[in-house]
Amino acid sequence: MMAGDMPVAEMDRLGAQAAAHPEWCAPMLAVLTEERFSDPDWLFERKFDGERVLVFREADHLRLLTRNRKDVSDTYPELAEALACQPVQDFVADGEVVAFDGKVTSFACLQRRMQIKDAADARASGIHVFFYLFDLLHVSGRNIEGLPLRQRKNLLRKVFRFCDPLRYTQHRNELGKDYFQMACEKGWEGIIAKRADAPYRHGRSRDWLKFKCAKGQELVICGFTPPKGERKGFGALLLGYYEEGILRYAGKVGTGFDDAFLDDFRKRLEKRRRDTSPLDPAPDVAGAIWVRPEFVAEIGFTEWTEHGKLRHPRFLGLRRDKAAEDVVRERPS
DNA sequence: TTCCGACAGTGGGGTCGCAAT
DNA sequence: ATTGCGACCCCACTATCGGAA
Repeated sequence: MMAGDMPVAEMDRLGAQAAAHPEWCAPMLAVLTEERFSDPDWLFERKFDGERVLVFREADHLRLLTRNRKDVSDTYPELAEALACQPVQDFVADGEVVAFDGKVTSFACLQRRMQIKDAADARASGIHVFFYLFDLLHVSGRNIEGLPLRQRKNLLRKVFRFCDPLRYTQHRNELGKDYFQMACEKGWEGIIAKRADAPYRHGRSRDWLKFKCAKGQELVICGFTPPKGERKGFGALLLGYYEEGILRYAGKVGTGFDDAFLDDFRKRLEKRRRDTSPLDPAPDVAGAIWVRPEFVAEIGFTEWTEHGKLRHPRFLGLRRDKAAEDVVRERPS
């Protein structure tokens, strides 16, 4: 995915800097971390569960681009329109497009909108989206990426007229721990900690950190898929939980293992092979190999999907202190 | 020396569109 | 007509390497 995907004329219209450095529009990305801190040198923003979008405007030419530089101007025509009638004629800004389900941003809602490529279809979809802007990279012909984040956010707030569907991303100073706790209580995905005096850096940087609200539970290992390519041991573990004595499918987990565990645990699984699925109903998983449901795994994830599977699952470890029969789906009260 | 950023590779759920069956 | 697959979104994680700290 290089500049070659985009016509030269298109690149030119995105500005001289884009033409000179095709990667320059890669968004700044946060690093996931386990520490939670309060610090006067940092500010803290809500973490949105949506689609990352950068907007480039030069007079009449306006483009909305995703993280992978896909043009989504026709997917979000109402956002393009709102940005096109801003008094400031020339800017590059960064933000997140979100859809709401009640008070919480819903990626599932947004997904139905995200795929639409025709502006008229998008407007008719009935799925309302908002664009939470949180950074300003260029304004009026000036590259301001080197300015401290606080100054960029100040300029962003002053230069734009914010009214729906455009929203300024508020932040809280210093009190990261408090804000994080509040975020989790409200059911948000987490918060982003940003070093307040840091410049905008393209790509991943520790000047931005993700504090994600922990979600996890034990699940029963019911089988596995074979490894692909250079992968050792197994591909993914097939997980389940008990519901009134019946083992229900909860999806797969395929990350969080190192090579030694992949090799070693495959051997232990082999000793427990059985021909039929312990899950009821048996999920349709290509190449699945079933085992007696004896192992319990601790799994971290972001949420249960509408289809009853884990979203963003990762393996955290085996649990020896919990009987498989005691594993049930934990539901928020 | 240690740490960090960048890359490649493997894995997840979900949606859509198109090609193969 | 159905199925499978890749291309997109959202991700987590491991392994490796080279250069910065």
